[in-house]
Amino acid sequence: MGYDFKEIENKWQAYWADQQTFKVSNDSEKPKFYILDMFPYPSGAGLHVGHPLGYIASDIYARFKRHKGFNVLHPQGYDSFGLPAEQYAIQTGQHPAKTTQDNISRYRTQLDQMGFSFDWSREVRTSSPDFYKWTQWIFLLLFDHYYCKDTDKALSITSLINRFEKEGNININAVSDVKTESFSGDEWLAFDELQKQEILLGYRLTYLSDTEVNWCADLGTVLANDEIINGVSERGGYPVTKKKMKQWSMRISAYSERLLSGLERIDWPESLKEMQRNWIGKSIGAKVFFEIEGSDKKIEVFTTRPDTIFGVTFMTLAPELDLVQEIVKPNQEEAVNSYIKETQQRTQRERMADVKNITGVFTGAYAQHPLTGDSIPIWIGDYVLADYGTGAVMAVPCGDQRDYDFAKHFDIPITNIFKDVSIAEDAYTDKVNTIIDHSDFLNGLSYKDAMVRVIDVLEEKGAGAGTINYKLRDAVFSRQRYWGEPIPIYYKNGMPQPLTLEDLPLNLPDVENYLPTPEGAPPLGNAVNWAWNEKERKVEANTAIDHRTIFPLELNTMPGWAGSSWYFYRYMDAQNPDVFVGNEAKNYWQDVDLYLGGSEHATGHLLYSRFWQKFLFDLDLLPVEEYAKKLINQGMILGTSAFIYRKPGTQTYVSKDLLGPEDTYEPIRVDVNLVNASDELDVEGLKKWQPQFAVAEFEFSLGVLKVGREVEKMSKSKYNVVNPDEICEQYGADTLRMYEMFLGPLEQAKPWNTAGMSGVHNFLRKFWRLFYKEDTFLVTDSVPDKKELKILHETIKKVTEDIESFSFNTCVSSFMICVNELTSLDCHSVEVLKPLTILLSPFAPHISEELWQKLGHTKSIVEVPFPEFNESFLVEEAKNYPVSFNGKMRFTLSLSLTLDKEAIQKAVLDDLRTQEYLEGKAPKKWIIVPNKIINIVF
RNA sequence: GCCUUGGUGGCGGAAUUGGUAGACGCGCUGGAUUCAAAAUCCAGUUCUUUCGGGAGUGUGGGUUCGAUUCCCACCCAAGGUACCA
Repeated sequence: MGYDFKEIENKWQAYWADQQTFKVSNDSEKPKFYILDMFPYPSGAGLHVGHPLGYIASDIYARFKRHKGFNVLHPQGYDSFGLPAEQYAIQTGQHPAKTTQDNISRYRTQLDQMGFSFDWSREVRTSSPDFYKWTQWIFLLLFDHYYCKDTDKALSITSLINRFEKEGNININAVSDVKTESFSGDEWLAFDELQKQEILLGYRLTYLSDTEVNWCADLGTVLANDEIINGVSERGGYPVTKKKMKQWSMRISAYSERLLSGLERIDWPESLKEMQRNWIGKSIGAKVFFEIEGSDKKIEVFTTRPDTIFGVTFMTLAPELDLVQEIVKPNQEEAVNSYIKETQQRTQRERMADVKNITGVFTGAYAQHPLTGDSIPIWIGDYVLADYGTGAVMAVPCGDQRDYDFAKHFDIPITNIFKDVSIAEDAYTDKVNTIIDHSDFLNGLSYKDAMVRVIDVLEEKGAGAGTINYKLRDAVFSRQRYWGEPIPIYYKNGMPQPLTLEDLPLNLPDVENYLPTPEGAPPLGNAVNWAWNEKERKVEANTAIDHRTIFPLELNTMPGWAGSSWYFYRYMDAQNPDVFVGNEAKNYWQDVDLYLGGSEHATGHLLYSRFWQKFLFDLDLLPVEEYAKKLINQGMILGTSAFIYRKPGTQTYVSKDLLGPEDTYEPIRVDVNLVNASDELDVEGLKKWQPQFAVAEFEFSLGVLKVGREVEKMSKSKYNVVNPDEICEQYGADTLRMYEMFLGPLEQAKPWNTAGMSGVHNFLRKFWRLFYKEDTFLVTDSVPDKKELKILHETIKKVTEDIESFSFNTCVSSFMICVNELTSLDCHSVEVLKPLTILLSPFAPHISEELWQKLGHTKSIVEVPFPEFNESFLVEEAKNYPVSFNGKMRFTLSLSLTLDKEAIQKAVLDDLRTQEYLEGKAPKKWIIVPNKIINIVF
């Protein structure tokens, strides 16, 4: 018979489902442990082999923790709002809810097939009204709070209004973008309702503002940078321009400092924390005001090097700044406008990536140096970004490389303000060794002293102040899409009005057409029933809008990151209809002990969710300020895309190996499932795959068409997705699970490669044969001998360490070695196989019932205690060895115990390096015997 | 460009604190078994060699008795770069 994985896996999966083995309660004597996976977006391509990598690892760890006696919460759900479902709806007219449901069903089948120990009774879906009701509620909370810098937390807008009424805004220290002058309490009371609301909007943690977006007029929609290629839309190739639009934003910047300092307290990968730190981008410096000559306007700049202020020889503004239009001199207007037009066609990423081409235009205007009074020419240049700092820089070419290059390119004078330093070739950017020169009162000072001094002087003159700047920008929260959470807001006299919790959920309306309206309004503009009856608190038809009781509802929806910013709390109490998470549940589970997911979320989801967490913590709605104690990034499993090469202007495709080095044939992606292991393309399959290939011509090499290969992210649009289904079918889930762990280190990205699958499968068959010969059950009650126990305990120790350090790949290897050794011993003892089976159970939990009976466990796998490694066993053994310098002895486990003691002693003493050490010639800390038996540490 | 990660045989990778580089698996070669095949088992497998040895962890330097490991510079690949998820 052999290892019949299908029978075994089906049987146990049915058993788990039937017994609800993995259902977990919110109330237990055991210590809690919450293991969270980043939930998948259910895409139309199905689950690919990359998804399970993290799930398998977390599942092993969850099972391990259960064996160790923890009450483990290990849930799963779906991040089910998103663009792909909407685009599919646009193409086919099918409702995204339908395709999403279909995809989820498929995902669930695939996940079950792989034998995960999720508690499905806690499943969440971000697109379900029961769930997004609470996402909308959190939006309303954000709308109803502002950030108070004095208490350093979010406070209610009501408390802000109370203070306005008493004392105006003079003493308010809050994060806001209010431009109004200060007002007194009486003045506040005199404002009309509209004015009040406008002011309050400038304080709310979610607020409306004009934001620059990529606008594609032909598609009538806003595009992500991702969807733009060479300045035109990816879909259709239409031109894209920058446009300002009223958008909801989240005041995440209010939390910059706390998001930064919170990183100190969590056990996340250092690299990821570093990414977040850089993204938040705290820099200490000063703001400086420059008067514009012949204008009452000022230019505010932020600089990290106020000490170099005497080196300023020009200023540069970001081209998209409104100020540019106000100051530009008539004779430069044409040049400036055509330059602005040019930069509007480039994405920000292109602008940042392109440092070789220095571009810019003189505005004709001059600013006045705040300390010397000199005239300083004002330029615009696209190396200055509008949304960092103030969108304007004071250019100090001697101390900043980009300013230097700009000055050289446009022949702007460069003043050297550094003592004994040449700037003939490059700017001098070193801070530490700087001595300031040619700088009036700063002469002779170091960078540090000059900073302090110059800020003092600027503050005295009212021309600037010391300040801290963060690169982190407020997060745009509006999407002109259909398939997202509706924003629970309606508009009265043009001002946004919030719904209340009782009004929620505000259900997503049905629409005929998922595209923007002909007027360019978001798809919700197509909805017939999309107006708010203020009196009756319900949705009405648009035709009923009368602007007294029935008002238009918000047409934008929320972005993908809204639901994913808090879903992990919903798992704790997924069915609760009254609150987003019940007190009992959140007090018991508190937070996530281990979070597993990809590092591609480092500056997206993982930052936004920390922001919401801190906000909800401020409101006493959540028990902790950081929701995930420990985070591990599983590396992405990359796809190996396949390319064929088209001769320019023809329909002829050429085999890869016929390409000359100079040929610039156009590479075109083809489905990897059409390519075999030798990179040969199934041409007949290709012709059927997409219609344009049916008529194509091919140039073969020795009768085959070779494809080119490239490793990149696995995605449907790159046709490089590999599904796990076939692998489960052919080899079984355990093989897939073990193989994914064996593939390489968990945290490292690696390309998918099916080649080694058979090795792992053979191992599982070998493991099965430890218990069975043909169909005869071999396991006996005989007492294990010392050798067997040694193998067992070494393996337990190694495997425990490997699992705890998430080195699953070496863990699998250890198992393989162990089983190989046991095979050679012809070992059949229950005492040895029992713990081994439990150890292996994360990978192969589906051993036959007969064995489980023999092992004395018939009820539930999860209750089997994990055997503790008996350390004294090895320690006792170690004492027998006479080789001990006055240092610590460390064993290389698998070898040391099997070798002859005298031989070891002799080998150590005979070793040349030992001799050198004893004679004092080798002063170093390490000595090792030649055959790697013992390391002796001094 | 910037931020982050990685680069070791034909391939995936191992080397836990600076100490025999290549564990384990795939692939390949030879053998046993078989009418034959599959499966299984055994042996070999970094390259090179005049069989003494020599070279070798992306490239070039450095520190060290000793470097895959630490330091500096560079090259290449992947992820992110704010509306993909």
